[in-house]
Amino acid sequence: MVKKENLTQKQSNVLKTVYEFIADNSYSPSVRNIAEILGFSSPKGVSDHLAVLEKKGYILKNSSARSIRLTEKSLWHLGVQNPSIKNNVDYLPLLGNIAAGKPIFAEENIQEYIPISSQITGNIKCQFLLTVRGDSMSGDNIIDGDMLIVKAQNTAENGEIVVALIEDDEAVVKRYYKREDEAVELRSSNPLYEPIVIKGSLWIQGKVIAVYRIIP
Amino acid sequence: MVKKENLTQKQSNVLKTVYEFIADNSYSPSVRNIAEILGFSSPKGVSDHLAVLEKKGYILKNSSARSIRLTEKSLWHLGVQNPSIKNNVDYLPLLGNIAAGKPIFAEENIQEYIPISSQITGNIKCQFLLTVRGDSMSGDNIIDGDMLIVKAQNTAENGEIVVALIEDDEAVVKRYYKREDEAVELRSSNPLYEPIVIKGSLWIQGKVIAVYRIIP
DNA sequence: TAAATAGCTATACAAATGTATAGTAAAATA
DNA sequence: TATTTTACTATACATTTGTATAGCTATTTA
Repeated sequence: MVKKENLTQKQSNVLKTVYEFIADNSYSPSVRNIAEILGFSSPKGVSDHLAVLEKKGYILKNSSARSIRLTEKSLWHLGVQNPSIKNNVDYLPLLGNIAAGKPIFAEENIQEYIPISSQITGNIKCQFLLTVRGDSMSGDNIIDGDMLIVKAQNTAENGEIVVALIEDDEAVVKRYYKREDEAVELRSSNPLYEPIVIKGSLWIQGKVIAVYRIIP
Repeated sequence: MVKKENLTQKQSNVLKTVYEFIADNSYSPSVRNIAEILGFSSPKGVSDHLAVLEKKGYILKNSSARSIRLTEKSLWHLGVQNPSIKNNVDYLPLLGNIAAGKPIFAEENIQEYIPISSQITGNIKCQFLLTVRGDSMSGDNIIDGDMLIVKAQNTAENGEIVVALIEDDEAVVKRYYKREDEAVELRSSNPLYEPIVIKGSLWIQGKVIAVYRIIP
């Protein structure tokens, strides 16, 4: 699930107002435009909000007038496309070290947003990118440094390649098999690695749908 | 033919400056921004030009600051795309069976155009897509069905993975090595395949820069 | 040839604009 | 519980900004 808690409801409202103004007018609102729309009687309230939004990485501003630009992060937050871009790409967050306990989409996990052709994503939301560490899936020709496109979901079918969190460990990429005794086996495709058998807590984060690799 | 006679050269320059500023900054230039770029010492010169451009239907303005919008007419005049549509994809042709003799980009070779993020292509033109057939490059974890992003070029450095045409055969994907006797070795990365040694005609078509695979 | 238009410079100014100061109140956090 | 953060109001102010006034020259049009 996409975490929106990084912004308060009010901050999110201001961001949404900026988005809608740009979508309608193709240029940025002034501080006082936003204040009027939201019913503020002072420009300072908006100015403060914008400063917070900039600090949190949701907008970019120049010192000049009407120069607010939305970042990919803000578009992700609002769940919309760039108002001025007829989108044939979706921006997927590249997640860093996913560790148990933290929400998977926590801000500190998001390294950057990378545009992926919507022909690949199918415009399905809740997908993310993950960089492979190690060679445990080399039997599936997935190697260290590969980027995975993962569809976020918390269930899996037998044999699917999934991203999962186990106990206090970081995220692992493995093939999922549910045994008859209800335990789950996470199998590496590199025979040098033993299957991981989990009887307790296992959090499936998503299913790998594509692999992308830049040849060095 | 696009009629440009409706604008003078100077007016066209101003329009182009507006276009480029918006393309670079995602917000409109101020009158003084344009004046500085064009080397005017007074804002009035630009202001007059913008008034003419608006009267002639090339731009739209609001009374507020930085609210210039380009019309379709101006985009057509400049021969460009909407500047707010940052081209974040390139459409690369997916080539079918590349055979010797035919031009590689011949229309009958192009199966479809697939949008690839410009973050991957780097906006470098002359790239194409190729679907891998066979397992001869499995040592590089490139397997049957993988899609390759190939940069079209007709030279290669030792060790690079290239797409090449040999004699009357179809295109092959191999690692390129030039020997001291000037012969060229095309090596598979699957040890089951012998290197191909070429002393005669070899047409290098491009260099593989990325791999993309959809997990079945 | 005269008048109009194009293409500027130089200066001025009012309105638009972002932000600062100062303060209040509620909610969240430590 | 004390402190910080959030979320504003009200006013003020320095810049930014678009445009106006006045004037100039070169080119085009009638």
